[in-house]
Amino acid sequence: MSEGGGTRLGPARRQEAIAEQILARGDITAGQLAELFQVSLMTIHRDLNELERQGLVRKLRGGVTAQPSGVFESNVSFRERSMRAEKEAIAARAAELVEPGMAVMLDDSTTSLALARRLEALAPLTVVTNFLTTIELVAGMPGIRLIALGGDYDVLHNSFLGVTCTDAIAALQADLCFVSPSAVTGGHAYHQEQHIVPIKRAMLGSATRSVLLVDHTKLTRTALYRVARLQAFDRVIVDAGAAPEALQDLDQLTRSLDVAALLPPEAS
Amino acid sequence: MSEGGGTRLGPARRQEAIAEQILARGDITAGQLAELFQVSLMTIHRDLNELERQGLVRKLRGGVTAQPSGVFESNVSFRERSMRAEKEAIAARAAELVEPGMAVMLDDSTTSLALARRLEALAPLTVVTNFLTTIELVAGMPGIRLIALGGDYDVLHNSFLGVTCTDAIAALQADLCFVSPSAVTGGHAYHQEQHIVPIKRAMLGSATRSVLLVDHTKLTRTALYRVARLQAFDRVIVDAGAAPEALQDLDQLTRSLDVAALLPPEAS
DNA sequence: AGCTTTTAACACTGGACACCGTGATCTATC
DNA sequence: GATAGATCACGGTGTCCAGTGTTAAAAGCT
Repeated sequence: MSEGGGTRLGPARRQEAIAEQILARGDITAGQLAELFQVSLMTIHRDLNELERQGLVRKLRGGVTAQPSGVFESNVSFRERSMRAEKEAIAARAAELVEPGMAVMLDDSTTSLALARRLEALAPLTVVTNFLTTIELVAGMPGIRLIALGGDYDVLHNSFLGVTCTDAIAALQADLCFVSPSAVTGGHAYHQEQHIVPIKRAMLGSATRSVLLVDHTKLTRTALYRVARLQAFDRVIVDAGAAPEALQDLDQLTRSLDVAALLPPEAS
Repeated sequence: MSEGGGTRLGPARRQEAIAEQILARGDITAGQLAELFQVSLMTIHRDLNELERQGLVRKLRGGVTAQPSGVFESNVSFRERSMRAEKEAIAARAAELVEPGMAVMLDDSTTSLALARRLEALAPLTVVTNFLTTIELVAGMPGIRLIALGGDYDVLHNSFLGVTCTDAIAALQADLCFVSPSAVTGGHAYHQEQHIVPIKRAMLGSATRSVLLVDHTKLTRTALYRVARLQAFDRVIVDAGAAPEALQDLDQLTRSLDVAALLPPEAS
């Protein structure tokens, strides 16, 4: 991947490319990067500060080095950007299950957020969620009744957790809930963080029908804590990027599998 | 208040002015408003849609009418602009009661919001509230643990209400709660909206000590629903703008009255 | 000290987005 | 069905801010 003389990138893409360079070469100097991307030294330094803040690289006088492996792959914000098309595809398919008048429950995942953006068109609707980002979004939607799930605020996820939250969920009953795990393996859904698990389980238990939203990269990953069996969900939606054999395996283990085709690339 | 030929306002201020007009006249047509504010019909319609979304007015073919009384006063953006100095004075005094380590509960009043702004300096703290504005504010404060009270979202107050909320409150116990009514008369605190009352009562019941925050304009007003006796609060804080005889009366009826002097005007 | 690398401060700019108007189309009401 | 009112769709315009560069000061290294 040669960058020299290429078109000028936005900051996000450039930082991604910088990270790749560092990952590939091990280390590099700020001056070399400035030359490579045709931007000023100052801009490179700002990019590196951002990457360091995200925990991806280490800055030291005279250059930067890569962090020990694995950190890059697990980084959230990068994954979020690259899986956008998949999430939109899944969200579009999920939206088809929602009918006006329903009460739907959404967890604190970015996939659910993508779904939330599409709900305004399906009003009247009741939306229940513990995700502050979704709450702020839906609060501005006319025709949508919003029930927020309170609880202990978690900065990392920007959502509300804990007993207060599970209690609130238990006191409700939604028609449909959408949950997204961080990994799916061997007939089970997993999540890497312990305190998220009870929330998703409670949602599962407080909805008449439940849907699991999974992008295909999660099929090849693992996470520590088991959330539930796939059979516990009435439906599983996965995007079409998954390997055929993975889809076959998945189909065996789910009550109803739904493969969402990628949407035509947006005009954006 | 004459608007004709005045300077062109931003959309927020114009909408506020439109709301005032409607409140004052009872009803009016879109065409009249367009003439009054020197903007196109389309813009007026957009403004009215927004006001309707906020629940302030009702649109019907041929014009708009005001909602039943009291609603306008409840509107957040309206409340926020009034009595700024008084609220700051009260909030400053209230902040003196908060000590690091405490769990404090705040209701969905702009006075409580003013208090919330001062809490970052008192970290570590636990803040409990059902007010979305406060939630968003406190979520960004390092060192403050935030517990959000969920419930049915209310556009008018930008807060969460209903059984879900009162249940959540009942399951907690704070050291200190701050509540602000919309009127205080004859030894009782009142609020003009029925569905707010159970929330404030629940907060009162779930805190070891409770404080009522009142700006002096509320002493001369009345509202329909009784919240609680003033004796039920451990302390009442009022700003110094009240009439001396009103303060004397109040002193008779409260366990502990606190008169907050107005602060020197801020540089902002 | 003398050099290089990094940070700080300030001004500029281009693109995004909010805001508004115009004309066409849709929809209630009589 | 006629008409006034409301909405839709599109394009223009101004504002705001993220992103960037430049210059100067600060901080490390040898």
